[in-house]
Amino acid sequence: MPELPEVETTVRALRKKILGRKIKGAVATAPQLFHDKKLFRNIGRALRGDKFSAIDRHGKYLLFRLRSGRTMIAHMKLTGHFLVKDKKQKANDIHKHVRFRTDFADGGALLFSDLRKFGRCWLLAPNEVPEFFDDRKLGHDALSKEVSEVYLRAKLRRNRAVKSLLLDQTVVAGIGNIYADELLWMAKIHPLHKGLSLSEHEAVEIHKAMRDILHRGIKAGGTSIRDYRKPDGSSGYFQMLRAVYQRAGQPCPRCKTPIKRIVVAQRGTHYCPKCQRKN
DNA sequence: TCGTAGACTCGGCGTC
DNA sequence: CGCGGCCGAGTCTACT
Repeated sequence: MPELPEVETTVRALRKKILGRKIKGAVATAPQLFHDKKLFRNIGRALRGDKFSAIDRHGKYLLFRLRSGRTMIAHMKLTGHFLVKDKKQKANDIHKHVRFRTDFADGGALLFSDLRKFGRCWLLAPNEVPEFFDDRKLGHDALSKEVSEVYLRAKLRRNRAVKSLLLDQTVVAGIGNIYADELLWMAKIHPLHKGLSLSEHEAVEIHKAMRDILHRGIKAGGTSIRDYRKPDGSSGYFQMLRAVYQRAGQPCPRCKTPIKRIVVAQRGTHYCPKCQRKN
């Protein structure tokens, strides 16, 4: 289910568990996981003998740095998640939708489970990484220091619904449907408010709410509605803190007005019609 | 009025 | 039917 907090939670857990372990082999079972069909068949040979030396994140992308200098980039899309299995467990014991596994020489493994098979992986040479993100025009990470109040306001100055802008990964990278709704509720901004007509004060509120809600999501270990799990199999608990997402008809935590559901940018959108006034 | 960029809409992608 | 993500194709519209 990954948005920025779930990806960050995953990255932090994986750093503790898989860095420095020697890779014995790898197998992919969903051809669409790798765009490159040759790589799909040869991923075992490609990774054998290598080690993960660092794990980074940009928006919703994970970057697995390899000692060989290459980078394996992964995107979990809607239902993907990484799990680390120890040598005693069988893969099927911890998940039945494993599409890709990297086996370590010590008997453990890194598993990528993805019910809907929307996830994607790329294995890139060092010089290919910058162009990978340039091609996608990916914006700065939502929590990076580059995304200041002034910068965010400038990026939101367009004639589009602010929610649609927040979901646009070229504006700022990492925000998805849950955290967009939650941060707009926190900032008291209507999801259909045009970016162009945001006041300076409103832009500052959005910036503050964005950082606050993403940090809270990380602190909670992510949101575990449906099938998102942390790499140890446990659940995050941000769903306990949700104010509006998928709470249509339930009372707004601030004013008790029933939460409304509309569709913005083809995505279910939840807001308080009293707290979040339209322009 | 024309051309263009940007915005919007829809369908698709596997699965439960 | 819905869904946390995102892409491509096609269409519309607003501006210069």
